[in-house]
Amino acid sequence: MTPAARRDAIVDAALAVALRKGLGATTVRDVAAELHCSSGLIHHYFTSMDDVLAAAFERAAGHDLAEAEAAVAAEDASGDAAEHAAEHAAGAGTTGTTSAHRKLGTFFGTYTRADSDWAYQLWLDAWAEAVRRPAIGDISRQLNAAWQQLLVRIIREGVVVGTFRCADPDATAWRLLSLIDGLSLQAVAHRGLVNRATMVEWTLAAAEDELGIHRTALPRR
Amino acid sequence: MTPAARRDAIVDAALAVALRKGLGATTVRDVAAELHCSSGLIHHYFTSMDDVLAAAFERAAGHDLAEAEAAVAAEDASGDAAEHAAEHAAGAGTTGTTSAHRKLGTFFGTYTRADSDWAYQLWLDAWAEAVRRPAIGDISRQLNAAWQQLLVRIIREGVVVGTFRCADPDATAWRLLSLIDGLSLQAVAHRGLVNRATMVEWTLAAAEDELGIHRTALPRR
DNA sequence: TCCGATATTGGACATCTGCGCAATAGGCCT
DNA sequence: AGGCCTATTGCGCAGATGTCCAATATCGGA
Repeated sequence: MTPAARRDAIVDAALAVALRKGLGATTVRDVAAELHCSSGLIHHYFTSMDDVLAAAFERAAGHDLAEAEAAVAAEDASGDAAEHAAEHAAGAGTTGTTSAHRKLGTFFGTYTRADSDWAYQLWLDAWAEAVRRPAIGDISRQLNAAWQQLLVRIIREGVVVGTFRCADPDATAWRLLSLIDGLSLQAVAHRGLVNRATMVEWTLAAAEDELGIHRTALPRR
Repeated sequence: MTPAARRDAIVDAALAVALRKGLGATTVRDVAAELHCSSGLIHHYFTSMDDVLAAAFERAAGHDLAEAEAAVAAEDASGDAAEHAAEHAAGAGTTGTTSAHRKLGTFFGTYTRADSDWAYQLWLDAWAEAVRRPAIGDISRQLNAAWQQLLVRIIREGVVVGTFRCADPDATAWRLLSLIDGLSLQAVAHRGLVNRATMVEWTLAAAEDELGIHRTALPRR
């Protein structure tokens, strides 16, 4: 097994354990057992356990982000030329489902995918540790900003095409993401205080209000 | 030293350590050292370490909640009878600043008081630890629900008087609190990504939209 | 003054943690 | 085949953690 592949395998194993037990509760021996290897091997590729955990968190969160970016980009390919023409012709005030609508729906679909409870727990751990562990804090900050920028791009596109109305996409993006984060937080930390389905519905409604489109304009699944 | 005082002293010491090292990283020996006593003494007053941490978190967060409830209740006393009569006479659609407006302003004022960074950091720790430590999870859930209920009461009062328009106060309260939590999270965990002043402004604006009152209707400080 | 209750001590215990090290295995180049 | 580099092993060490317990200190009331 090549060194690079081995490193990847270790990070994969660490991630698998972290998703099951939480980032802070993942130990060297856990990862070794998951990989069916000795604990010494992990230290042969990583100088410290913190490095392993940071890499695992980065992979998990980075993977979700890349997935979301790919899914949103895929909407461009799926939209046929005729529809694009229609969007431009209709101009501002159009009420039909456009590429921007679908992109936004896709975005929220992947962002609120935290049904796999521990995936969001990973973020909770990261946020709590951000101040005390610079390595985690940097990754967390960077990824959070990237998610926000992705949302900003979608909003801007909708505004340019004329289907969205939004004075400050940057601010709107922060508000929407914060709303989701706050709601998810309740759903994950206090199981059952807030229903997950209504959580998604509230988010979509908030987005529709922020972007000046009518309620139920965004695609529900 | 009387048993009650000792318990208090232990909780105080635990809180002091937790603010410095984080709730999850606070150990029995840390607390004992802070108190200049033996580790056994802590277990003489608390059955488990989780109970100590839960009590410490409850003291910090519970204090803020009680303060908010008192501040909101104080608005009733400060409001003179003449104003109350005016509110009733004006009925629905009134645009003046009423008791409900001021209560809401007070509520947000105390809830977003998290400038004292550590207070909110404690919440982050609690949310992250909620799943692993049942005692902390229970307290956190209970306090969060209490904050939400306080906000619900304020909204309901405003609706009854006719100054607020809100179809579902329970849902509105969850949305507003989640927005604040999500924004505060960014402010505390990723220092500087979101400005705190604009954060408060966004929250007030969201509340005004949710309650069907015009922008800048709520008191700014 | 003595006694009993209890506050308080200090350390033992079992378990877990990250980490390092000497020994082994395995494969690639000469 | 031989030799060498390195991946891999398995164990041991030192420290930390929660919990418990027997021994001691302290103090109030009879």
